Amino acid sequence: MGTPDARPARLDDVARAAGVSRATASRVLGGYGFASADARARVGAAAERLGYVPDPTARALVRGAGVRLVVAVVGRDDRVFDDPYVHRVVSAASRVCGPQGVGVALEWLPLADPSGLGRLGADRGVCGVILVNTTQAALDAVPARLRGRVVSIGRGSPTVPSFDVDNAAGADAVLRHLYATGRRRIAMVTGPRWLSCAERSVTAYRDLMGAAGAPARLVTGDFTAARGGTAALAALRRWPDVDAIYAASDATAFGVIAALRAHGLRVPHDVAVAGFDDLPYAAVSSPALTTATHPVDRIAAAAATAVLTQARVAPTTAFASTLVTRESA
Amino acid sequence: MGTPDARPARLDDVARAAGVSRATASRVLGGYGFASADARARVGAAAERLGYVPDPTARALVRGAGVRLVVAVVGRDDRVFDDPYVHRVVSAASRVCGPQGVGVALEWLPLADPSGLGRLGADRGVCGVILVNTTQAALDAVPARLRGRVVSIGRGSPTVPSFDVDNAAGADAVLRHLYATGRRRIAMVTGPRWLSCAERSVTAYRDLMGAAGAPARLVTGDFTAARGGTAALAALRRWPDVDAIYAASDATAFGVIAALRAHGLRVPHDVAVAGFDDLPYAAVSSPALTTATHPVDRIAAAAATAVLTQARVAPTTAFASTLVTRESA
DNA sequence: CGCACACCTGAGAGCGCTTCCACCACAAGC
DNA sequence: GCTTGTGGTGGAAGCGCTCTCAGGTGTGCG
Repeated sequence: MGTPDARPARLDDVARAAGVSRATASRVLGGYGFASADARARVGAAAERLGYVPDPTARALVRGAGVRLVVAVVGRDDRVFDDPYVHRVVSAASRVCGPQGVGVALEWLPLADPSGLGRLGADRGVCGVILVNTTQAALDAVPARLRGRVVSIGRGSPTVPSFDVDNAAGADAVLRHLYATGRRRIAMVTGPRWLSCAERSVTAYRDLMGAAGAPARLVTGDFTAARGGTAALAALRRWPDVDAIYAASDATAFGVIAALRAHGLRVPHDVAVAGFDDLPYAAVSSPALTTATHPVDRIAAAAATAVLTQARVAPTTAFASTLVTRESA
Repeated sequence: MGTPDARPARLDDVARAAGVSRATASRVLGGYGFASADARARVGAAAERLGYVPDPTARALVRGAGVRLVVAVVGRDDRVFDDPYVHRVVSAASRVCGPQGVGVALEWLPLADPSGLGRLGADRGVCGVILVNTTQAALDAVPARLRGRVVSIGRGSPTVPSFDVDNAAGADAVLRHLYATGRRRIAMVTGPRWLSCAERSVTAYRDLMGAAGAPARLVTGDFTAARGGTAALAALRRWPDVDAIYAASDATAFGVIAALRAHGLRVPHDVAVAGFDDLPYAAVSSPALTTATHPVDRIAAAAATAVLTQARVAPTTAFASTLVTRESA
């Protein structure tokens, strides 16, 4: 701060100032092996005084660790970079990686050919991967070197632990709410059909509609607002009497609402709309969106921690989703 | 992909396969110094065949470069991590950093004490910093080692080049539109008053109101939706006859619209609302938001490129802002 | 023919750190 | 006495790369 700080302190400087060898200083600072109380105190004081910060690059090099955590998102095009859901994953990951001196990189894996993961395997800068919206093909493309350093938010595999929200329960809660408020002709705008998490919501929807003796009114979406709008219009054309639309993501729901309004329909008076994700905007949109929580922040933090600590984690970790009732349904 | 890939190829492997020394291989791959056409071809082929990816860690170590670009956001609390504006900066930076093997880290600099930048100066892992929403105090805290590796999106300084949107022009365009559509009692919800970019919008607002002989109706906001809501209510209380509210950010505008609706007012019928930023949601919100563009993506990409290439850049680069007319005003 | 000057190459010295290994002092046990 | 430990320490070998430096081979020119 005030100090000119011409050259940042190195381990040598600390060791010399403390009157010990580099090896001892490294042991003290790294917290492994033996060290006398005296040495510990002297090294600690010297490091403090010199404002020593270990060089994460050198440390990573010798440890063969890598210094970059990749958030790899499978999708049709690189607009995945703009997905608010992905943003939340990235910022949560940054929160846990920052203090460890690990940077985060955002990578797009084309849906048609997710083999880019193989390339990441050759990049020694990569210390781990968090897969988002992954497919079986992407899971299969995980290179050997990265085994145990890849986790998935969503679908998992025997070698890739999964951290996921309980889609079925969330969808169920939303649909029951719709039903409880008198809606009977409920259509659903799904997520991309290649996503297992999207399919789980669909299954929950089918089950509930089936139990109520109602037909399934399904339109395929892709989690984006734009597609949500066209899907809503398609639904209206096929089933003019729908009184509720369940969107598989909040972004989709926003598109649905905009389309409904453009069509002269009032939300929730004529058609109720509910989403899934509980994005920050859901609370301030007009009307405020009824949705189910998706604790991506906690999920991503857990995923990043698992990768960084290399701790053994359960093959599947589920996070609860709860209903948030607002104005739109 | 298919190959077992037990051990990623090193430079040694490439050199040996090509029948040259490590030095020559490095020169060819690095593209500096002399190399015969023959050597170039052999090394290139060997690297290709072995799937060689240089270790960014080792490269950074020897170059003393660092392998992490920090997006440092000044703010009151660490909710800056959730700011959609910051997200756009991060993803745009990731886009240019990824291919260079550089990771992105998100850092929060407390408004009250932005000296954390000093600590970053000691961290040799950091190859550069993009400051967001910065203050003079933060600018002053830039450590010597980072000089020339720090750029700012917003306010700059003699040692920190600035990449910024033309706030004044954007604000002016929005306000003129409001005026042109018959609004005369226009209130403004500002950004945080400590931000120079926020102040520039305020100046543009004052100028235009002054020229029209209208009083300035200012309420302080902080770019968040929540604060936008309370600010709108405060404005309504002080000037019950306002017929338009100009919000200094889209997020603020969303809060304003929600509050207005809760208050029984119709947008834009009773009160027109316009924002600034043109977030993705602005197009799908209800009503769709009239706003001015803020090309953060291009700005952040330019900033990241400047840091990475270490090219000399102009002290100030301005990006144009244009009006986007939708439903809310 | 000799000398300068190109172009090209490989040996090797690190970048800053971790960690293996040898070593030392001392205490306890046969 | 000698061994066997046990807590503590420093020397030194690398991690994979870049880049300087000392050559080596050719070409042009006096």
